[in-house]
Order: sequence, then C-alpha cells, then structure tokens
Amino acid sequence: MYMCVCMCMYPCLFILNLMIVIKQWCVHDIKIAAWLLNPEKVPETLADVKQIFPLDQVTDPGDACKVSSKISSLENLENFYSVIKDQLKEQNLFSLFINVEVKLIPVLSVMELRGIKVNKNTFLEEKKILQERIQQVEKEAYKVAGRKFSINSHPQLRQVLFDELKLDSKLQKITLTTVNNLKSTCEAVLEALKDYHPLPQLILEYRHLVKVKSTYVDGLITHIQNGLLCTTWDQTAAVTGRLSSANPNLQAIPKLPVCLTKSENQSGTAKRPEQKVLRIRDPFISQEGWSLLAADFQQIELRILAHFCHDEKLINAFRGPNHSDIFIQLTSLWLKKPLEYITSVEREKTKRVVYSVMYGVGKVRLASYLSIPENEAGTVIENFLNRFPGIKQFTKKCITECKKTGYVCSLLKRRRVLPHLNSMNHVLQMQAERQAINFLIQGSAADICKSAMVEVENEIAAHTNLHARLLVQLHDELLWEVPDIELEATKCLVKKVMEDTGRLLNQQVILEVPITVSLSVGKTWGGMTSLPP
DNA sequence: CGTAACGTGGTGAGG
DNA sequence: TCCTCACCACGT
Repeated sequence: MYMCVCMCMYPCLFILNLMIVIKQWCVHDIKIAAWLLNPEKVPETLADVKQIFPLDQVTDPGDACKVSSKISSLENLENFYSVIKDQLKEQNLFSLFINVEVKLIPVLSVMELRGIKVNKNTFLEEKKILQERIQQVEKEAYKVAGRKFSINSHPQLRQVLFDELKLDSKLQKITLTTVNNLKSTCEAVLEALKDYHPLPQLILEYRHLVKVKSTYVDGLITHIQNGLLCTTWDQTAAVTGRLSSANPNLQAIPKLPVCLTKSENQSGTAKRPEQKVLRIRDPFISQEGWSLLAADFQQIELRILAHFCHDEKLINAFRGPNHSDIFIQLTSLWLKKPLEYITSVEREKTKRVVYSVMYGVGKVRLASYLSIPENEAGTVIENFLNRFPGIKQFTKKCITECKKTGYVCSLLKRRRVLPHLNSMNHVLQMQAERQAINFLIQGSAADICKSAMVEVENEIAAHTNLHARLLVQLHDELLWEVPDIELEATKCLVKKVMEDTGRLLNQQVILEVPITVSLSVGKTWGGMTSLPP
C-alpha cells in the first residue's frame, strides 16, 4: 500500500488513471481533511487552507496557486498535513477520515472513470415525444388565450393573464414578485387560478414539460460520450457528509414516470384510458450479458431515529420477523388500529408526519402535504410525538447537549459546528436546532451508506470470481452492473455486507435496530423488478 | 446602445 | 421550513 498526501482528489487520481494503481494508493487528501474539520468551508487551494487554519509553523505556500498543478508545493503539503492530522485526531475525526473517506476516494474515482451505459436512441425518442407534446400544449394555450404571445416570457404572460383576462380579480390576494412588486405568474398563483380559466393549467403543464425536456433529456444527451454518462462525484460538497453528483447530476433523475396526457380531475376515474407516460430512467441500461442490480437501505433514516430515541415502540416496530413495512406498523401503533385495517391513505399520511418530524418540517408545510388546515397539522404532529415520547425526549436532550459543545456528531463522529445554537436571535437559534437534528440523522445515514460502498467494493474485490461494477450512489441506494451469471452470488454478497451494521460502523457502535436492504434487478434503470426478501 | 458575463430567485428532481 | 444540483428568466 502506497501512501500519498494530496490536495483535491481529481488531479492526483486522474493523472494516474490506472485503476490497478489507484486501488493500491491510500490518498490522504487535505481538502477532505479540512472539510471534515469544517464542512461549511471547503478550501480549493493551499492558500485557502492557510487562511482557514492559520498555521504559523508551516512555511508559506506562496500566493493562491492551484496546488493541484504545482509539484513544488509538495513539501508544504506534508507540513500542512501533519498539522491537520493532529487536529483530526484531537477532534476524533481521524478514524472516519482513514476508515471511510480515504477509502472511498478510489471507489469514487473508479466510478467516475467507468460511467453508466445509456441508449442514445431512447433519449432521442423521448426528446421527440416531449417536443410534440410541448408544441401541442403551446398551441392550445394560444387558443384559450385568444392570441399568440411569447409563452416563456413572464411579462407577456402577466399581460395576458391579468390585463386581458383579468384573472387576478378572482383572487382576494395575489403574490407580487419580490424584485419589482409586479403581479407574479409563479406556480402558486397559477395553481390558484386554474379553476377559473384553462390557461393557467396549460402554462403549468407547459413549464413542467419544458423543464423535464431541457433538464433530463437535452441536458443528459449533451453529456453522453461513447455511449456512456460519466458524472463527477464531489466528496466535500455537502455539510451533512453526503456525496453529491454533478455534470450531470445522476442523483436527481426522476424516478416516477412523467405524465404526458392531461391530468384530468381525478373525480371521474372510471376506466381511465391508458395514461401516456415517459420513464426518464429507461435509457440507462446494462451492457450485453449484464444486468443492473440495485440495493436500497429500507427507511434508513427512520431506523437511525429509532436507534437514537431508544423509544421502545419505535424500536420494536423494526424488530421481529415482519418489519418490512414499517409505516403500516407505525400507523397501527399511532391510530391503535389492527394492521389489516390500515388504508394506504393512512399509511402515506403517517409517512409524511414521520418525515416532517424528522426533517424539522413545520406545521405549514405539513398542512399543505396533508391538505388540511394548519392548526390541524399542529395537532397531528403533537399527537404523533405524544404517541412516541422517545422522539421528543431525544430531540430535547440532543439539543441541550449540542448547546453545551456548539456542535453535533453523527454515528461515526462526523461533526458540524453550529454557532447559532446559542444565538440571541430566536429565528437563527431555531434554525440551528433543526439543522442539528437533521445532521444527526442525515449525517449518520451518510456514514452508513459511504461505509457500505467501501465494504461491498472490498468484498467484491476479494472474490476474484465476481466482477460487479459500482455505477451510482443515490444516498440510500447503490446501483451495480453485474454479469448475468454472477447475479445470484453478487446479490447474496451485497445483502450480507450491507445488513452487517457492526461491520459498516467499524464495530464502534451497536445499532439498536436492524438495517434491512431490498434488492431489485433489471436490464434498464427504468424497469427494475424488486426481489423477494 | 447592444451584448456578454455573472448573480439571484423561483421551481422542481432526488434523498 | 433538512440537504443537494440544474434550468430558466431576469436584473445588473
């Protein structure tokens, strides 16, 4: 094993560009180390590092040079690293750095080099279908507006909607644009107006389709090279420790099919003719003789919440033989109804309440999710928290602890400093409290998911008969390309490693709840079929 | 005066 | 009112 200290993973790894070499290198990246010490402020150059960590004992690295391209600053790197390493150790971050972040670098670089196979023709077909539908909607819009106008222009639309059709008279209050105090043509206004005239609905539809086409069809096509889409993984972009993907962002490809036909009012749903839909993930495919394998941590954030809460009811819901649909069980506990009488509506409602509590989403947002008055949403949250007292106690205790130290720590000791926890400004303080809870859950989930990537990759590499290639990470889901004949063996391996929480947490923490993984397989990303547990 | 370059707010995809 | 990234229109 070679060791190398560097700044910014990309140049170092891509100059080498030989996977075998990369795999043998242990890259102690100062940028990542600095990000662990303070995820809010990521240095791009050694000069930035110097500014963030004024280190007198280190010799001057010179002016703001792009370190990546300067071999002459290698000595300074060593000096910086020795100081930063001490800080990592002081703050209990060294283990996370060495055991997770550093080991992840070669995994990510190999993923970047590899890319994911796509069928360009499928993209082009989607493009054509969207193009036609957009023109259709546009034409229809001009018809109901009574004249042609520039549909993309907010000022012109404003003129048509409010000066000509006088639609603002239907509303008691109209939102004004923040900049010029003009009548807004924003989503919410159009939504409120759509019952009075067909134009707003058509504009909404038009904007949606244009967005889908430009972002997920045209946008992705421009990134195709040799039939592959290669993203850039950024290890230091997210304060919570999550990975992020850019150019293109493969973590935000629509999962649900996009509707092409008019979304008629749902009331008369008698035999709806076949809905025309577009599955945006369909062009993503595996190579000949291979399949795509996806492994999904089931409700990982909720399980982490249960672990922290020590709430007996919550924890027990995850234990036992049948804990796959946790939300049905939570609904049952919450509403005191037998499992078999729980409707899908209630289940969905519970899900939203749970995530609202977890992410710190307020009453207003929850009210809009559930389509109920605000005060009722407040009662719903209150009732839920009373049913699971552990959640409330944990939140309180956690915030009190954080206020003493000024920072939060995740399961693997990732940390985020939140100066506003003790702010005199009430708004800022409340915000910091939500961020603290959110960091604990989201950051811990990120720890587990990153660790899973490292461990599964190691395990696959240790089995020389297996050739699965990790393609994409979607926060709580990993996607591989696997030779068809190795599918069975790979499925077992992946599930075994990902559900082994002791291994994932480096034996540092014992989780109070099991973590389960669901698998699905398919020849395209759009059409994966889930496998029985 | 027209255009390029950049920043911002709104929206929406993912988790 | 958690955390990301991409696109658009619009203002400077």
